[in-house]
Amino acid sequence: MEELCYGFEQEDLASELLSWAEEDPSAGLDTFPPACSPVGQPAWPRPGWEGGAEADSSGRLRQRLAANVRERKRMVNINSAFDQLRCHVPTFPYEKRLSKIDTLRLAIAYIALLGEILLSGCDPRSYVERCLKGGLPSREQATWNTSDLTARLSWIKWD
DNA sequence: TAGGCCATCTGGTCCT
DNA sequence: AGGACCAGATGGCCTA
Repeated sequence: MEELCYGFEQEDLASELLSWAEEDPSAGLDTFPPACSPVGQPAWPRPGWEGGAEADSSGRLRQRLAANVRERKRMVNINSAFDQLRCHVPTFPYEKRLSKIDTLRLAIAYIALLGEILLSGCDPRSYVERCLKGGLPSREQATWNTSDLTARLSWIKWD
């Protein structure tokens, strides 16, 4: 989505943002960041932000911009971890990308199932199949027994 | 159009 | 002091 707006590395982004703010303060900060603003308008500074030119001269602007870059980079790392996690939970073949909250909930349920399989010592495939058919007494109480997970498990090709 | 999801900005808090 | 982390606010995009 918005990440497509940034075609350069984060480190480059940091220096780009900072240099932009330094290069042409007369251009007004209302148009910041230039061109690639994913939100569209925030503009800089945001409404309610106290500072402006005085903040710039005192270094607050520079620190704020750097903090914004760090925060974006941190969120990129978090989203990367979510992408990795999505690769390890069962999904429907036609399913669009899971949301973050759905990914977390599905992962919790899936981990619970895997743990149960380990404790049972049974063959994973037959264990799941029996569960889905209601053949195991614990099925109704199982912590992984969510409609989200069981529906996806029924789609898995075990061969 | 409303609601869900998301990226970003921002200020506060805690840690090194 | 500066960075990491967090939560609230805001606005854009998409779908039912």
